[in-house]
Amino acid sequence: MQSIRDLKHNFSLPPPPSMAGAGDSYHQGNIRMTLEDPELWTSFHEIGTEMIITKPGRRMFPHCKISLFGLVPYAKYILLVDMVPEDVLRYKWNKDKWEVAGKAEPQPPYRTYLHPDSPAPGSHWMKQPVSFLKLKLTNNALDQHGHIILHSMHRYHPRFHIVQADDLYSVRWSVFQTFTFPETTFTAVTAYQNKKITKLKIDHNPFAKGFRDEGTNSKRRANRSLADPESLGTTKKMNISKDSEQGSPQDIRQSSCDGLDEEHVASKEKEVKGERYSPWGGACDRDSGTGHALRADSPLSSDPRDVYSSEQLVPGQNAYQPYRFHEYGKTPSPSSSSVGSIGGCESSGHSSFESRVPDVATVPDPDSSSKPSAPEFSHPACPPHPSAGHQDYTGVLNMAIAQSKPGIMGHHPLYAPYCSEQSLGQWNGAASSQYPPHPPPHHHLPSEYSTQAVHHGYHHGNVGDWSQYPLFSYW
DNA sequence: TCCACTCACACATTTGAACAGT
DNA sequence: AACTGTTCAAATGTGTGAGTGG
Repeated sequence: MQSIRDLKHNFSLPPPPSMAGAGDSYHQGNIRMTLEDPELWTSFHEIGTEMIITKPGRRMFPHCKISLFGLVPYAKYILLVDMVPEDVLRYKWNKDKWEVAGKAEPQPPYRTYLHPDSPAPGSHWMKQPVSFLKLKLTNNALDQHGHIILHSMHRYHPRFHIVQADDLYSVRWSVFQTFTFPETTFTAVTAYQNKKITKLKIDHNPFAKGFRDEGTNSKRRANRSLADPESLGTTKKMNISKDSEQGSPQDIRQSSCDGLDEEHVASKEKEVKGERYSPWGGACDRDSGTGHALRADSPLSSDPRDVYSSEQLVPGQNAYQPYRFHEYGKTPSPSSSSVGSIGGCESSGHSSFESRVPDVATVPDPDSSSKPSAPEFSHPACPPHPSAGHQDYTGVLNMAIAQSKPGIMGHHPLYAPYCSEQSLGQWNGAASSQYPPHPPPHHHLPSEYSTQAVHHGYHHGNVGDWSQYPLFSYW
């Protein structure tokens, strides 16, 4: 791992600030992001990270945890994460290695996870590492908990988006920056394939501690065989119910503190590539209390990871077309702070983007009865591949705010999350020219990765390469 | 037959309510 | 009444491997 200082040599930062005022595009360009626990991620990556996805949703391990630098302390930012297909392939585990099993399945409903602290001032994000502990992955396309939906046996990598915006509705008119970390690439699986990964997880994940002691499992098996089928069914229902409730009060408490650790200062920076496409997709329901997931639908045909690099002014008003979000129009005008503060951004005028109606939906939030519910709104997403502008991309950004901060969602109507947006066109948020289809994960030995990194233009390190991307640049 | 997937399980950890003390 | 600290039950998250179904 490289130290921050070391990285400065091969990491080109934007021109130094010229004492520009808060919120100007200049500051945007100074944002830096580093991945926490890089060693852990790397150790997984070298083996071929696998992330379990289950119907009720499963947390990631290692967790997504990042540190931010260069934010305007008093400007508000929103932090989001989404999962981008690594390629257009489906894999299978065969004889201790991953092999291509065919073409990828159509993209599931696209969702983005909104950090529960959002929006928060830059000082808040910078004072400690930001953890996405509550982010959950699911393979249930009908999931109503706002978890990020993925296909099993497919490869993904998380993208982190930092958006300067006073509230969730200003996001559309804000410039955002996207960061990805090569070592966070993983294969979504419903059951672990690589035993090395299993071992690593058990060794590092506190919740898996119970499995460190060999021999305990046989006992469970025996017990299970005695289980009454009926009672089993009942239990399951309970579990599902629980899952839907998880998250709340504690989530709030934890959200701000997740990731706060002393190693923060010493965290190594890792280079990442800045991606050049808009992440926006769908709406999200809240994540069991802590997170807010954005869900978007993406064009099936879009190729993951197409990029464009210019900072753009986010277009605006049409995004507010009332569709199902009846009162959405009552929200503050798009001309609010965000837009103005990000002046200087020029629209790169990419393909026309059919604006989707914002959808707001609420995911039942059992534990936050007194809190603002979790609205889920959707809005146009950017096509993964700008250069493929001939295509009309439509997308939905469904954002569910579980325990949104006061003032964020308080005045918005809520309704059930999964409705028609499911059928809306989706974009997979990652079209890609930047990354050609990868060989199976396990072929990603460090050396190969380096090659790839060079080839695709991002450095292998711990510092997020920066780039500025407008939200919904294709409108 | 293969294999992706589901499910309930036991255990460790985390959370939050209840209570006592100041 | 308000705050702080402690205790403990409940909730949560975890990988396992048998079972299921395509």
